[in-house]
Amino acid sequence: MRWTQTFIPTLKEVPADAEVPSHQLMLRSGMIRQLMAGAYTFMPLGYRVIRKVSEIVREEMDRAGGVELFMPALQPMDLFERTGRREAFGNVLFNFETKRGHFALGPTHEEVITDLVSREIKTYKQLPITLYQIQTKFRNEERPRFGVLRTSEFLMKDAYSFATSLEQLNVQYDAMYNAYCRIFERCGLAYIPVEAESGPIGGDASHEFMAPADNGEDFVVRCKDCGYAANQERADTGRASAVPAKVDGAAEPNQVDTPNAGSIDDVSKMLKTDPSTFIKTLIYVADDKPVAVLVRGDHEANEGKVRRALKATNVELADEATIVKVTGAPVGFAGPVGIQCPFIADHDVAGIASAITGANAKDAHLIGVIPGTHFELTETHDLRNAAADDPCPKCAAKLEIVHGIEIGHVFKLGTKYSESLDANYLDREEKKHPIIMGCYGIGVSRVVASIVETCHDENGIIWPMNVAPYTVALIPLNVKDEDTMTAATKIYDELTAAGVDVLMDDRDQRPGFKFKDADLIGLPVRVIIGGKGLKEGNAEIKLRTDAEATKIPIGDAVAHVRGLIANA
RNA sequence: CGGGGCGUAGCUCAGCCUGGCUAGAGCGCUGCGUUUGGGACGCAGAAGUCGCAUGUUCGAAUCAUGUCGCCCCGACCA
Repeated sequence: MRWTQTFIPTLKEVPADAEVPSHQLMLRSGMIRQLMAGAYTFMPLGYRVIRKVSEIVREEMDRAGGVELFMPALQPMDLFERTGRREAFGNVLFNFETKRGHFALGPTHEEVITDLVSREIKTYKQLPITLYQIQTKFRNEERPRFGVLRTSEFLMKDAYSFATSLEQLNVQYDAMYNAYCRIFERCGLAYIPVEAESGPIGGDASHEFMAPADNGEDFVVRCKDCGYAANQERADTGRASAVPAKVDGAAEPNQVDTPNAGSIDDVSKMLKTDPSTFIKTLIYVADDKPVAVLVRGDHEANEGKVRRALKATNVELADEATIVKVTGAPVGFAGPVGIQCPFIADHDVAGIASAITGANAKDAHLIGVIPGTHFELTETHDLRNAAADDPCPKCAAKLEIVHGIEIGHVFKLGTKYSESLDANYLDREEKKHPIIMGCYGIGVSRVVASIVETCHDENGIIWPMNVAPYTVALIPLNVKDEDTMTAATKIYDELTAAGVDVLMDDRDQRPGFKFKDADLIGLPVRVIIGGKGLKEGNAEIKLRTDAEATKIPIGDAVAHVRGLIANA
């Protein structure tokens, strides 16, 4: 492609609306333009990357036994009613009514594919099967952000597996998991597979693939020693239960006035103490019964862990009325001493020798509360989010926390959708069973943004070879010089004939201008033709990551470039 | 949906606090000429309902109220 024949509007200055690197660079390099919040046009350069990533995804899905199809984005609302996801999605689901009925724009396709399978799959002989598509998804994000990393409309590869047994499902799941690893590797994207909040089947039923990035919205907990990695929501800690001995003859706690200081922050400032000496008392409602959850003041309670510790099916933070009823005080002054409901405590609560807690009275806290002495403590649980330096649950080395962008998710669904949508098969004995499903997603547009987010320097993008919009930037220094253009065009034609994607910058601009743009759009190989080099009979060739170009005789330039590509 | 910020030329921004000439700069764009190894230079030019509405005022880009849009933090995110 010749630059003057395509449409790559680069920007010299950073647009004011863009904050994160991928957003800035994708705008500046002319890859994307915004239509409105959360909706972007992929410009020719950006769309080429989308296509390259999509093609890698297709190849690996096919290799893993997937079969591609294409489903409607326009879906009947009725399907979401039947699976109960109309309510689960809530406002995230774009939906609208017309004379013909009530429709949704697909946020994902479990409903549509399960409905399809319920009609077409009848016997165990048709299973197992894995179907996938690459399609636009619609989610009415409350707050789209970070350019193309989080949008209301985005491109996703979604795959669904159907099986007759957990063994079959596990084979399909592993095939997808391995395919995902290959996809991200081929895309040149660093990734961490992490254990994610598990689904209805439990165990290792869900993994997320995270691209480590400073601007990632997710937190990954990982162990550098043994490789354990999990989403912070999910991560266990290797801490042990510790029950403190009762202290005989301990002084009673002192009640102190803390007017209008209902948060740990306020109180710790007022009393000039560290939040780690506080016991945070959160009132939850677990299966309709109030229960207090105690964690150290500088820790965050984890709802999933609370649910599991209580063996409850549903856990949520209590409303204000419940809190007043249980503590006798407004929100912010709860404490374990004298509270009118059961409570459970995190392991680290036991380690506080003398704690500050709410006094269960308005504008008052207790100091000098000794766990196990001033309130009963016979067992402790893992109830909080893992934090840096916690012991690894597998090997006890220190955990670290890194930010990540979720780029893929594999999930053992079980029979949730097949049951609600009647997707069954008949076994050998003609007995009917719900089909066992898995689902597997990759955010294709988010993968593209993640690559930019992680592969750039101060001058621009640094494309990995396999996903670069073009592989070679061919720069004739002076398009008005006949010798230069003759030599450049020859190389352009030969590379193109060899199947190499070349972008020739044939704009009538000064060299410096073109070099800046070449760095910005970040093609992996740069070939410069003209000037002193051409007089010596050389082309100057360098990788985007090289500091200096190598002089190669013009006649060997094409072979040299092909060698660079082959060895990448 | 709560909190904060910003809307002035295609882009980046100044002017607004303290209302007053014909609304500015740099970059970009058009034409001509010179130039050609890291975002050139000269000359000439085009381009703005100052987001929108209402109000205050003799007079509003500037003050007030409302509204829309965008960005950031938080809540939310099968």
